[in-house]
Amino acid sequence: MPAPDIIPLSGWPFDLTATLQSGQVFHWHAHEGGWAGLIGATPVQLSQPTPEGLHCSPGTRELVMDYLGLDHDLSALSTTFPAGDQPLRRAMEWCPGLRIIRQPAWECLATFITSSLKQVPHIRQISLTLRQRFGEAIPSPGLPEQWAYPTPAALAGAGEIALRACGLGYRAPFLHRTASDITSGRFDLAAVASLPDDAARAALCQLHGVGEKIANCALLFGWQRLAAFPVDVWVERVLRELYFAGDPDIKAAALRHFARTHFGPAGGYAQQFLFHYARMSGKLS
DNA sequence: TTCCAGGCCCATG
DNA sequence: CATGGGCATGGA
Repeated sequence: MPAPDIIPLSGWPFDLTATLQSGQVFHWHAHEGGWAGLIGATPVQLSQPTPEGLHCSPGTRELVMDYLGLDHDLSALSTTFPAGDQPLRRAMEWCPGLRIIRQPAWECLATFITSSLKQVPHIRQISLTLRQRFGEAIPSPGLPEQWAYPTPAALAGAGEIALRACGLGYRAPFLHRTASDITSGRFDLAAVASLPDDAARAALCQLHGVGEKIANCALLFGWQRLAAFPVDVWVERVLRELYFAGDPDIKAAALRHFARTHFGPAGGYAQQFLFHYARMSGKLS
């Protein structure tokens, strides 16, 4: 195997494993002490032998740095967080090395459509099955075979029944209708990039199977809208416990309003720190 | 067996 | 506009 490219890290910490395991992407697998996966259709191996050094496949340096959000200036972004927010400070200190990954928009949107009311391991399984059955095989020398995420046309052509057979359950018609609407031109996915956050969210919510939460995940991870703040069951739990412990009857709508207005222009990052802390730290009840 | 999972749709009030 | 039931599937 050729020598990897090396990406030196300095300043704010970066944690490759935490970032790939923080519920943003679902197709990376452990391989020889590091990780193997695809960035779009490019096979990549990643490892972080020391906190200061990230290794990637030869020739993928720029691609990897962009994908992993290594240009995000966390020390600057964190200054936009609410002053005196102790729960957020605690979550950030527990795992400061998270980054918001720059995902291909369709892959991200489609994956989160399949995520509703599912646990992370099952989202991974659904993603893998969809890729194997309907995605382009990507030759990956020295690696087990990998498949790109299927295009909208491939999923539209597959049909709802075939999608249901991938374990999608009631989400099968959601994914199929969305893929069909994009393939037919009834929905212009590329146009979302030029819309302001609120208009982009409203547009995405027109899609079948896309509500506020999934739209926010797609905006944050697929369109780099760092203010988007997805509220799932974990984030709702952490907000209730760490911000509203004295108000056990606070309604979900009030929590979502708090999330939208409290965390500021980099709220998506705040959300990711809180989500990871809630799931992985074991410090919530 | 029951409960829960990175929710959404749709019918009611 | 807010609320609640139903929903496919699989793991704990």
